Amino acid sequence: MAIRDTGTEQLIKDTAKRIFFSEGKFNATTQDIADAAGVARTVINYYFRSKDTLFQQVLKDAMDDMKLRLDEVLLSKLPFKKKIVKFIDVFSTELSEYPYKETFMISEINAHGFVMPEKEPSKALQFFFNEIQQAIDRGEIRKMLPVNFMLNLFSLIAYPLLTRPLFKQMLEITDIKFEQLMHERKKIIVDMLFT
Amino acid sequence: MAIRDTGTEQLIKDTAKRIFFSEGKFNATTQDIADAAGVARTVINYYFRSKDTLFQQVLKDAMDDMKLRLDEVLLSKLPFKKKIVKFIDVFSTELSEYPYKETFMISEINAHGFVMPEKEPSKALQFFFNEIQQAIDRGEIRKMLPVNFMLNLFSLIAYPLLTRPLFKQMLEITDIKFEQLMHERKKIIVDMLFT
DNA sequence: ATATTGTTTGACATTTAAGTCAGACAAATA
DNA sequence: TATTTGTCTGACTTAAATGTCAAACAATAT
Repeated sequence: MAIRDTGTEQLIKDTAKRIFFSEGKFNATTQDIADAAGVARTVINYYFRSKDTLFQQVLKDAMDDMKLRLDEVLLSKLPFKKKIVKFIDVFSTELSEYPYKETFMISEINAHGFVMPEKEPSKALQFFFNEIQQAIDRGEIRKMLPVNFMLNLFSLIAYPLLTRPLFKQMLEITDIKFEQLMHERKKIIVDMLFT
Repeated sequence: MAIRDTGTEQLIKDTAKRIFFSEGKFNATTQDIADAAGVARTVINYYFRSKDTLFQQVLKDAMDDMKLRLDEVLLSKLPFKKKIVKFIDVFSTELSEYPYKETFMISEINAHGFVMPEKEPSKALQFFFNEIQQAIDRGEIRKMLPVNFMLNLFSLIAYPLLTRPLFKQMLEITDIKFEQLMHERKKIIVDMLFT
């Protein structure tokens, strides 16, 4: 049963990713996804059996993707500060494209007790924590638990992108203005993280 | 038609708030809410006509609530740094109880183009931005757009609480350990925000 | 060319959630 | 006590989303 790659399966996954992770429409229906992909709704069942299976596949893909990209930075041989700058850049780009990925995962966890595939804390993360500790010992960054440094890093990058629709409304900000803010932030974040 | 206050209406609202904002179950059904509140599903229709009306009421209540609490801090006569410390405390408490409130609002915005009631940027916020600018001029905090200072403040407090389930899984952290992290953070956040 | 087989579709069935309504119940009032 | 009136419930209706299936379609192989 050699498969005949029409690209449809990937198209559906990409479309789902866009709707869930980029547009933040967490309860989009299979019809919504099919329409957006320009295919009949039932092809989703053909390729993925059920909506839930599609969910899980898309989620797994997205996680593997991100892990790959982040690990590449975290494990790179750059000096600590340069690595952080690079990380901010890569993570910002990632989040600009898929701002709601984490939120979606959290909503899945809360709704269905979804647990992540991999158990052991990733090697890359362990390695990164060590580097953070060393930077603390050198006095490059404030004294704190390495995990808190990581939380700061993630927070400063992710939160504004995550809450963009809210702030756009609250502050009546245009998209261009928002991009400017985000650009200014990159420098600020580095300044705040390092002493 | 004098109403006979049985507390049911408030009970339903409180339950909905808990399910949506505390437990992060964004697509809970009316049945879920009714069960959790220990009432028949149809009382929701009796008191709120439709599920959507309940949504909007709960959302409005929550927003008014938060605005009230935050404005009280922002408009208080405390010196800038003390005000920030107080803000961190109040906002942390608020978010510990309802970590998913903002996320829920954002998902509503993304799904149905929901727009917030009040148009003009709130007085309190304007006032706060002025204070931030003054603190910048005094050299208390780094030079940046006041809105970016606010984003930093919000990010550092909110993001960890928002993504708690993810980090708990990724890092295999217990609730107690997490609380400790959050406690350490309060000091760190102040340190990071001020030069 | 024709058969084979993977892919796609539309009609139908099933399931699940939201909303309606008549009547039961209980608290206030006459 | 009897009546009124607000509150609550369960059975029913309607609406919407998921899933199944037989048949049509199209690419590849014989």
